[in-house]
Amino acid sequence: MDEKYFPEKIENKWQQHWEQTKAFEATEDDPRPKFYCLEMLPYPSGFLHMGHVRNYAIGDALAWYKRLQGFNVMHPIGWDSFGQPAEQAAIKRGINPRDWTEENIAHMRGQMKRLGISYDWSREIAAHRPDYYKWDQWFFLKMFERGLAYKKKSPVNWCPKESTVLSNEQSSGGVCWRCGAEVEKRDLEQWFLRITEYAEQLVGDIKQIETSWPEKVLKRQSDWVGRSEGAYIDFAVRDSDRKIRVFTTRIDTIFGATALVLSAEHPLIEELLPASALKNHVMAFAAKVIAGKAARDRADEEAEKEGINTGVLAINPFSGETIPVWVANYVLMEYGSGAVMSVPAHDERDFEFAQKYSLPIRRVIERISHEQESIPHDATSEDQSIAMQHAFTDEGILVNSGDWSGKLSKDAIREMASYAETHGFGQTAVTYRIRDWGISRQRFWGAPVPIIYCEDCGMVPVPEKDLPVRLPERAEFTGSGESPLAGVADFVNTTCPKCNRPARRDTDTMDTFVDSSWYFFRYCDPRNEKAAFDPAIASKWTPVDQYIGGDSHAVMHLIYTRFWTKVMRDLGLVSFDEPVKRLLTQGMVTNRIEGTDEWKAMSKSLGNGVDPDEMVQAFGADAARLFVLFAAPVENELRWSESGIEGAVRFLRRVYTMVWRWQERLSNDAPATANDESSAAARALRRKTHQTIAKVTNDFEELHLNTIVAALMELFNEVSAFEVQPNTASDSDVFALREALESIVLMLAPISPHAAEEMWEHLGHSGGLLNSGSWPLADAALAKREELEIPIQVNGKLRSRVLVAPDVTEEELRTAALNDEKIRAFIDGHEVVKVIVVPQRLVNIVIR
RNA sequence: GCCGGAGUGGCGAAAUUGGUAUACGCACCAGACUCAAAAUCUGGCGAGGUCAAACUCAUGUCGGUUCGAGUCCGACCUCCGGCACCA
Repeated sequence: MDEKYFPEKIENKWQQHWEQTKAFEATEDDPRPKFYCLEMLPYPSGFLHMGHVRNYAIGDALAWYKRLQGFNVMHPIGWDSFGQPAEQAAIKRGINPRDWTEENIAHMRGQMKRLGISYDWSREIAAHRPDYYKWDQWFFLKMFERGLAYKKKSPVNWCPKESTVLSNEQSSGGVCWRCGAEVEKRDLEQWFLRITEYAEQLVGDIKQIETSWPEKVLKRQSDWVGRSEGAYIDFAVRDSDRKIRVFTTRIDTIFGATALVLSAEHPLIEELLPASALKNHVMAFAAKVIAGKAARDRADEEAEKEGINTGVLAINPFSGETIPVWVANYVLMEYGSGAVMSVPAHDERDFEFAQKYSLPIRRVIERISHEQESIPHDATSEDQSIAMQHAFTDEGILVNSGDWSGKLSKDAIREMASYAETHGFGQTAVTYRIRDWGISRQRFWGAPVPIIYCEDCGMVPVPEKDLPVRLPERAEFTGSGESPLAGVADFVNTTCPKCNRPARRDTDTMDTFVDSSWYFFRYCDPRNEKAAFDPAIASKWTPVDQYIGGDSHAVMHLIYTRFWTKVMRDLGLVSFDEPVKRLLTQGMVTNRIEGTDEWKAMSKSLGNGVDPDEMVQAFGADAARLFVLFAAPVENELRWSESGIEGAVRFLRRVYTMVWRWQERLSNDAPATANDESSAAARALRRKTHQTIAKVTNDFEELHLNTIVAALMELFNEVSAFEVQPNTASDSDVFALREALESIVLMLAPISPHAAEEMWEHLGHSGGLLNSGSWPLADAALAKREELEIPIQVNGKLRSRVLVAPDVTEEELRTAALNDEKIRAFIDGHEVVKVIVVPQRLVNIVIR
């Protein structure tokens, strides 16, 4: 009798309906408030995995929720379609990367549609198409004009397996972010984007988003930028007019400096040393360190500290003391000034180094002791013979520091820096760890760098009118390390835009993170042929209201896109600093490795992958999506479970069957309003309905999607327990029931939209949820309880409960508690010391 | 090593400001239906204790604050993630 729940039939029906009615296409002239809901665009590998499904299920839930709330929602999708795998496929199987990519896109688009994700397909974009990468090139030229894109020869991170350069972000930890191969250093001419120019803003603007981005992501970004305040100090060199500049954050420890240490790459080593056997020795040591560095970069363990005394002497500008200059392997040329003052007593690394080479360790900072009445002075800590086990790296109070003794570190840091500044041997400074973004890749499948080299005119940017610089149809994939484009004569050979003589094109392509740094602006105006986007149109949609993706991009994509936005702002294209108002980083989807107890991210190589298509076929897209959202909080790891998804199907089936059973009574002659003679059960159901609406609405705002599903199940359980029959139910019962069921269907729509549409129709509504539906509103009066069950504690232990009216006074509640039979048994014969009454909540009776 | 985050039933997990710990689901057990099974429905399900109750114990460990602690404070243990000589 009951109609069965056939997901396939329902899902096909509504996917067609949505497509035919262009249900999810957003327009700018819609007067309603906008909501830009964005998921990270996928690489078209060919197949969706469950991580994608989770990402899109979350995004789609929010998009639907906002639509039902009356927002004009833009929910676009596209393809991050440049990159290695297409090229690998070309090398291995002789396929054209373009064909491979387009086929993959077609297949994945089908998978997304079968999942019923509510994308606005009219805005679809793909990075590998000339109408997109033209604007990558345009942005590059704008940056080039402003000096934000520049070329330099420098040691770069080289992945030997993939024969290409990687950015610092992509070779974090000394291994390739994609293939895990150990990264080498190579000297190459490379294009860089001056992200360091924006280092301060990348840290400073964090305060604009700190409440709405995960703390974890912001911390990693802030660590990556590595802002550090300190001072440069110049040490004069004895018998020379040269100076050695060091960077320190602890100028207050300068009286404890017992050596200066230069990095092996420091240019002054060569200059300072007179030709001698010692010099040969030092230079040889430096060369050895440089050679060993690349290898050490990828070693897990830190190398043992090694150094050599150069025999050169430097003069401490504060104390006038003469100290030796060393070269050592633990000082980095890339940071600060490539030289440090060594203060063994107050820096762990210097301490370790000093111990190894028996350099003096001089304590100049004392802990501020609370027991100690007087400020410690030089005499008390004169005894340096007390063996130190560790450096004392905290701030404290200065001792043995001449006129500065007795000052607090934090004051001394400020005052000594300004002293150095006024006396011309130093300046306060801020340094950053972040390096410029190397974007040259020796690859075919990317956006060509729009630069031409002319023998007479030098480096000439391609004029804007000549964009895009198109990729050739084919290239030889030699794997030699040189870009495949270099072998395509038609591509390389061109004429100089300035002098019209023969010239050559740059043969590198850009990092694919360039494509993804601004793609969501293109969605706003995806077919614009005159500009990357019309700023007026983009300003209607951006910034992105909600961005959803994995946290693996915390310091790559997400820092690049923040940088890009700031550049676009400076180009006058956008008017804000931060592109994304709110960020959600979803957890991984894991599955058990067969035969073990280990849960690992799904992957082909581990054999623990689950195919979304098979899930949809077996259980339906609605159940798959419901399970994915229900099984864990969005930011947690999600453990795959076949029986979990079966549970999701059961729930949908139960709701569906219930709607079917009641549809005739509900859609034909359901009463329009509740009447006053509602049964207690009907009132209870209405109460639960309105409580659930309030909870679900709040949970959507806070992105607690798993508890939304739980709340809907709870409400449905009450509906199931509501013992009335379609043919005998009173009007007021029917009203309560219809209200509950319609609320469930509406609130289920963001999670399992096909089933919700179908049930909405069965409930007597035509035209689909988006037209006739709207998000239910909670009525606080109806949600209020008629009776409260108040727990009564004796000495903090639960002993009884009493039923009272919700408007009970404190005094009444207190009396009710003390007169409760069970409670009397506990308190008889004891002295009641205190009665704590928490209104509406609980009573605690303290006895002795 | 440093910096984050997290430890709650057999499992995924819930729990406004400190106020009924274990909602919801999975698994499991029992019953109904069935010749039988599956599906479905009903009930049970932290541990100890009891015929049943009462009661006792329980949110990683130990301590503290409080009338009252999963939640706050201190110390420790374990796991996960990030960074790795950044001066």
